[in-house]
Amino acid sequence: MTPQELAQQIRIAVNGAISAGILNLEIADVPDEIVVERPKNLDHGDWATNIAMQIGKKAGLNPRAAAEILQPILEQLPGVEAIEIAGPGFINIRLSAASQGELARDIIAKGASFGRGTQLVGKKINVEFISANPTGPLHLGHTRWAAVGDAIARVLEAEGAQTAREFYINDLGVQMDKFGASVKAAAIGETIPEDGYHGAYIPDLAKEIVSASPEIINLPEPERSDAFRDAAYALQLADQKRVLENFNTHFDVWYSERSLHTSGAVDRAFEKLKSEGHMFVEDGATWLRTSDFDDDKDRVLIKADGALTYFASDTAYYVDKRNRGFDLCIYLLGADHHGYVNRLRALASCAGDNPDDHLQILVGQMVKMLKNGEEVRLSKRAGNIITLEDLVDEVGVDAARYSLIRYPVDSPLVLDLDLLVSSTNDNPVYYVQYAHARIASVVRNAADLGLIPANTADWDPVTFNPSLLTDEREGALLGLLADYPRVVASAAELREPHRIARYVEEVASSYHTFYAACRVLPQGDEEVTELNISRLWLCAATRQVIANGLDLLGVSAPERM
RNA sequence: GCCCGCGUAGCUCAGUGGAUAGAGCGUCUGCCUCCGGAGCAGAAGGUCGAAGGUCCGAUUCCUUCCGCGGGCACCA
Repeated sequence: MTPQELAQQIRIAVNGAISAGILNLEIADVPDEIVVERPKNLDHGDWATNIAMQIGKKAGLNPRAAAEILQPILEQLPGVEAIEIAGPGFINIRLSAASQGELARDIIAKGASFGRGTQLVGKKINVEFISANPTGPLHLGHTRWAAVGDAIARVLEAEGAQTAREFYINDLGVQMDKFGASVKAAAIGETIPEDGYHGAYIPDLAKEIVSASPEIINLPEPERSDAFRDAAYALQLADQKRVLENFNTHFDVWYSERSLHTSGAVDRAFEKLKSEGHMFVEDGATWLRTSDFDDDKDRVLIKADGALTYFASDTAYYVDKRNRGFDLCIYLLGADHHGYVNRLRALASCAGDNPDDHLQILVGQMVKMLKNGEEVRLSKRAGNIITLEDLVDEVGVDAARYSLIRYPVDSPLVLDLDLLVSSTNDNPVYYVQYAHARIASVVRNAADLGLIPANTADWDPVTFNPSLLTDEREGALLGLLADYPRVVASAAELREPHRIARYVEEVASSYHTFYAACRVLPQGDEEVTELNISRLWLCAATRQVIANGLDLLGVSAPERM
């Protein structure tokens, strides 16, 4: 029995008590969501609900009295072994081993789909992240968004959403020109401009461009500068794509800022804004009256000299996303861009949307890196950046992704490179993966001994007897597994994939505890019992949940390590 | 000055109003002739930055203050 099923049963019981006049309440007074949670202390029971405390006041009862009214009704529920009232009015529920253990069968039947939900079915969601300038390698900060953004999309998909992962390429403007000028300078042996890019990759790019097309050197200006800029851009973008694919982060859409201008998207957006009545001209410039909607000041779209601002691109881009049919546009921004939040929301309003419905901006804090106990200062200009690729080379894709997803993005993250690199065993990802590999090994051994087929799809349900799983550690593990769908749902709702990581660590821990205490396979020439087989079902169910959880993080679940 | 985020064990961090505030690392003590010891069991370690407020109940929500980080362009 899952907590959702239990909550449903409780609702029926409460409504029944109201209809029967035992509780002096209206059906409408029952909360929309009945909370059924794992108590922190499992001595309290398998599940707990605070429903009595929620309805007590409205029913004119103290919470304990309300709980006492519900107790005999809940005790009659199928699969419920005991109901206890505790503390201020908690109702603690203990399930029978058989009822609780049924879950293992359910998990194995559902396989990879166990834990998936439906709260976002029919929703089309655009998840935009990283969106780095194509003027250099992706660095540590980008890496956090790469891991987290992809995991958010995975979690949304697990709840039924149709998503697009999107990378907005800032391929227009002075940064691109500076980048091109830097590469050109390196190619023709001039000093790179002070305000240019000074990373070691610049001369490499120059060399690659010149050797691919030597005649570029002899082009007249300004064609030569443009040619260097565009060639360097193409190489750098290709490099970013390659690195991200290696990082297990696949973008569905690479959206060029330039294309907004050539495709007419800007014009369409301006039409829209004009029709909504928020554009105006002043001092020779064209403005958007974002201050109508909580922005500090109005923003320029077209400068007095006729050039479009970056904000004009932002505006066109948002309107274009909505035109492409996305119900919700999620932006992942670094803390250094949090000043954009109000103006993005305001522009959504100017475009006639309610930003609370169609726009969500997640602001993530910075990543710091410690090396030898000292903070590594990151500067792309100085060229001492830690790149996404460096990190992956050092610790591998799984450990890198996991370490970055494990923490909520709204808190600053300090990664100790020495710890991550030198003693990778301390990384929790190995703890979780180890549990998975360990279970895989047990199941392999069981199959080798002829206890059970190698593939769980071939397991005969008759061989599973959940009523034998009476050890407290078995109960603890089963209860935790039952909680998985709820964890996925809340990770999706809150856009917080780190919850999956934390949960999966708990599962691994609970499994190791079970494993140390409960012998799964028969020893020596002991006879094979129903208990051996039933525990194998529990093992396989645990393996499935760990694999499903790791998959939502884009981390592999190895059969062997 | 204004705006956003953060402040929890020595360190790095969980904990979207509930019961005795948790985990990893580090320190200390036990546990492999048997399914993977990359593991398990246990000990020590806390004024949840401070003060008010709301609530049956606050680490969590609100206000003020202190500390840290980031941001406030007709730049991109």
